[in-house]
Amino acid sequence: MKYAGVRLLDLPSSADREYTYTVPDRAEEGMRPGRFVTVPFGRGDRKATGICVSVSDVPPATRGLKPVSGLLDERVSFDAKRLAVAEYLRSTTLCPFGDAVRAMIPSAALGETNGTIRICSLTGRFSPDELSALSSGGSVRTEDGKISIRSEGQRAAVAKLLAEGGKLPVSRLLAEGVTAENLSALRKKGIAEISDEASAVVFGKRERFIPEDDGITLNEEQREAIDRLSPMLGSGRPCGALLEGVTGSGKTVVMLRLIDRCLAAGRGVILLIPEISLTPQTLSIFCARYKDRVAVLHSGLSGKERAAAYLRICEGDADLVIGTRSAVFAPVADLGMIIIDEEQEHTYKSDSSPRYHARDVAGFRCAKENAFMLLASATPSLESRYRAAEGKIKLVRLNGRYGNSVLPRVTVADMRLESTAGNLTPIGSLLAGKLKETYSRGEQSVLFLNRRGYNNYISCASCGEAVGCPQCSVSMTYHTKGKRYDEGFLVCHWCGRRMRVPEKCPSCASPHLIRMGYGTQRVEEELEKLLPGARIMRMDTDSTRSREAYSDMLGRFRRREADVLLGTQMVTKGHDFPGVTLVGVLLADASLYYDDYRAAERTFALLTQVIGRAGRRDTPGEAVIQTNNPDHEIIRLAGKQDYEAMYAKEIKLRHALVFPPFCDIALFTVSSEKEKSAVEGAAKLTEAITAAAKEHPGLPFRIFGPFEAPVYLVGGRYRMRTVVKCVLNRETRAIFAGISEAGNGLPGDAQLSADFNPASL
DNA sequence: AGCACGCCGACT
DNA sequence: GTCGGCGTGCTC
Repeated sequence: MKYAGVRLLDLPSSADREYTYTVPDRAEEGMRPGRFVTVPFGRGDRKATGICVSVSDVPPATRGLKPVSGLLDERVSFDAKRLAVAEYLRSTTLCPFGDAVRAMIPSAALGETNGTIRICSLTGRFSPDELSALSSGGSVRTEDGKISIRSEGQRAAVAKLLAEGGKLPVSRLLAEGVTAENLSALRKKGIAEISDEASAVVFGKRERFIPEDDGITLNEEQREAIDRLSPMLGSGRPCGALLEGVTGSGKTVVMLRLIDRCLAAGRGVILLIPEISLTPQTLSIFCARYKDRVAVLHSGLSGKERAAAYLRICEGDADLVIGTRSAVFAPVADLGMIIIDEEQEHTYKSDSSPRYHARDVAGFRCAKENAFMLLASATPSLESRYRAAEGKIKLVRLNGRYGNSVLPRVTVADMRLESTAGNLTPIGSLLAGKLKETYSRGEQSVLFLNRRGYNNYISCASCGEAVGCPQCSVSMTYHTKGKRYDEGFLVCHWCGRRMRVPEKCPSCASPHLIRMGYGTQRVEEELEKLLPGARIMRMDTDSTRSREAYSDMLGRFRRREADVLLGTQMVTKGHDFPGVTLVGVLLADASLYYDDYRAAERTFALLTQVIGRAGRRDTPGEAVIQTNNPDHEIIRLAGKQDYEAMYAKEIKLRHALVFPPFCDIALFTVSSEKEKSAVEGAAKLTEAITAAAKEHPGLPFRIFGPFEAPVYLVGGRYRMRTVVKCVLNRETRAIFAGISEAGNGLPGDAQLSADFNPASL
């Protein structure tokens, strides 16, 4: 008789250990570490999915073992390296083993979701209140008129979806008497969406890649970069490099050549990009060159599509994987290189369990597989740039702009001179003038404002309080509906809650509520006044709900179907708009005063990126940075696009104040619906950490807190934090693991979560 | 996390 | 007298 050690996929850390099962004869041949299995678990012997981690002939001491009930698709089994990655994730993020495995494989690839089950879900376009009104015969006003539901089947579907948290398998709705016609009607009205069937996948045989001439002539700098990087690629040893180069310096070409070489040598490549929807152009370049050997992995795929792409990689049919964060786990067989583009982007850090950073995972995988890790960016993270300075990874720079284009001419506009008391002007006179000129010349402009909505918040003239979200401790933002400025509503950007503007101040009952500040909606209105007749395109999460809407807008702007593109962060990412000669930044200092040690670095990166949008070809571009703080050095340096000076200044500061990369940060959060439990739990936790620090006087620990999280209340839960500056290694992680385990005994319903080197503080 | 067992209140 | 609330404790 054989025995299998199994880790289950859906267990909380309190039950997360290896369970031993007997292996029935029919399963003996297929059982090996890395094989996915189904097993009976718990009193009710409910069916659970797990992964075998060990096989043995020796009967364990435990009696009453249950038998493994089934083996899952052999093609998706983990090899030893992938099991090691799962263990790496578990031990470095303190997540349950099963969470680590789940992050590495699409659940549809385990055959867990029946291929015929499609999911119907609410779109989020309407608030729960509006939806329940609709389902009980009422009507709701939208941008394009009034909508209501007459059919009983449609109403039943909305009511069921509401009751079940917004998502249901289509089959359940059909079983309840809702017809397919009902659902497609709801889709048309924008109330529900139905996940799509996957397109068929044809498996082919992979042949060695023979690079074709793409007709691109490299400049000397690019040739030299490739000459310095390629030896690392073929070295057969783990190694890494940082490719630093401003927008338009030709990083993509260098990447293409390195990918050519890696594929030609018969080894696979993973290319990580920050957010797939943000770079449709980049994507098309790669798909055109590498065609059907490319697998694209991103959040917009349906379960089936994701599983199909995953299987193509498992079977070696695709050997170039392009994708967002989780693509770092792609099962590429002989991995030769992982490229992380825009490596400083915080989207590479996962914000739910397991809280890993794709860059760290890439480092681990490259070390295991003797592969080459290439980090690329115009504005590298201080951490990576410091590693290069220390010589741990190689630094390669591209300085020149591609072709003949030059950096834009940058002017910093002092907004303090523009705004008379209380009367904020979103667009100052200098920028207004340049916008008019640009428009009259028939050229395009991009405006960046990192704030959506119409007015920033609603404030009471009597007591000064801003109207806040009842579930979260932040003020709510005023959004308009269509073109009706006075018919807006309040939105919480943290939990999504929508509500009508109250008649009276919630805290003092005064009726004098004033709209303050401005966001993209308000600026859109200003622009219409400033440039009568101009075609203005607003791009933010409110106007680009779907992926299609997003790439559609980008395409239209590129084709010059609009004169001004106004938007949030999304307008700053690497799109090439040849017609743009003017870039404006409103509120450049807005992100400078977050109480996060990375605020300066982030602001610099953001400004540099957006300035880079202007004048990429032979037309010289121009940028206007509006700020209330024109003397701030970060803004000055961003204007000069001087990354190295910013790095030198910031790294000195980090060193002096002891911040990463000179230490690691462990962030512990205790949350509870009851304020008392959160506060007491956090105190208890902090005590435990303090005691552990005393027990290990040799390890550097600096403990801060507990204090309230910057947004104390989110979704009805109070959140207390403790921050520990330390050096993360096997020993300190083990200490934290012990504390987390003890953290299961926190008072009431308090929950403890740990985040190592969080994306923001 | 599920799921069963268990020990107290409002219904046919 | 039963149905059912969710507290507590375990899962090979």
